Amino acid sequence: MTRAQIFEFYRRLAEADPAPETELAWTNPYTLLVAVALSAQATDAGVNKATRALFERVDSPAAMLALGEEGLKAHIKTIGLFNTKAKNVIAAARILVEQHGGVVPRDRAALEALPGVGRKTANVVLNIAFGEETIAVDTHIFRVANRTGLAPGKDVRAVEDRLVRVTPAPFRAHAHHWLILHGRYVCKARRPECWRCPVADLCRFKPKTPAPPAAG
DNA sequence: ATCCCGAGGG
DNA sequence: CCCTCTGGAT
Repeated sequence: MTRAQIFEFYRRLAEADPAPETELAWTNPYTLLVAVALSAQATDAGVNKATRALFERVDSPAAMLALGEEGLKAHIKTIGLFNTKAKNVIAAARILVEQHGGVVPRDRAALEALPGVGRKTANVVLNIAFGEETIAVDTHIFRVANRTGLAPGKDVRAVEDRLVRVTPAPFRAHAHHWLILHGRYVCKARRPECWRCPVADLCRFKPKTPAPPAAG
């Protein structure tokens, strides 16, 4: 591909909706925040299924308070950690109504002060809902960055900063999505499949069982 | 049977 | 640092 074609390729990817069923979550800062906060230890399909009906009725902190904790639990029973998540989402809705006029604040400290919202969720909301130049370092990115030596260290802030510095614009977001997928499907937490890793020769991580299974 | 995963608490 | 929460994946 020519350079112009590569730009066009990524431009189209950026404009495409990767998950039509979560359209509301992507365009509404509040439902986006809730969807991301619910996503830990749950499959994407599970969160999509559980939140589709929820977000048809509940698309604001005030509506979430009206639904109530038991009502919310009924929607998210099928995803992991629903008890803790329901409690946190209701408590966060109360703070949003009482302290932020019922809207999601464009402010890192205010976001991270919400129950159930940590650095990763705050970074996703700041980037997707508000266009801030943040990246969300999830466990996949963190693991790949550490194993390879691309961005070693246990300090998430330092890993974020280094990844931003070593990844060239304008495809920074694409590169980080690639890290997530690579960590999920190749550089896995359990049984990493180094034999089919495209950057194994550049990587310092040498697990004890780097060979493929005997039969497929 | 054990690990995953993000946030929070001890 | 350690641990807990949970359904799903392995």
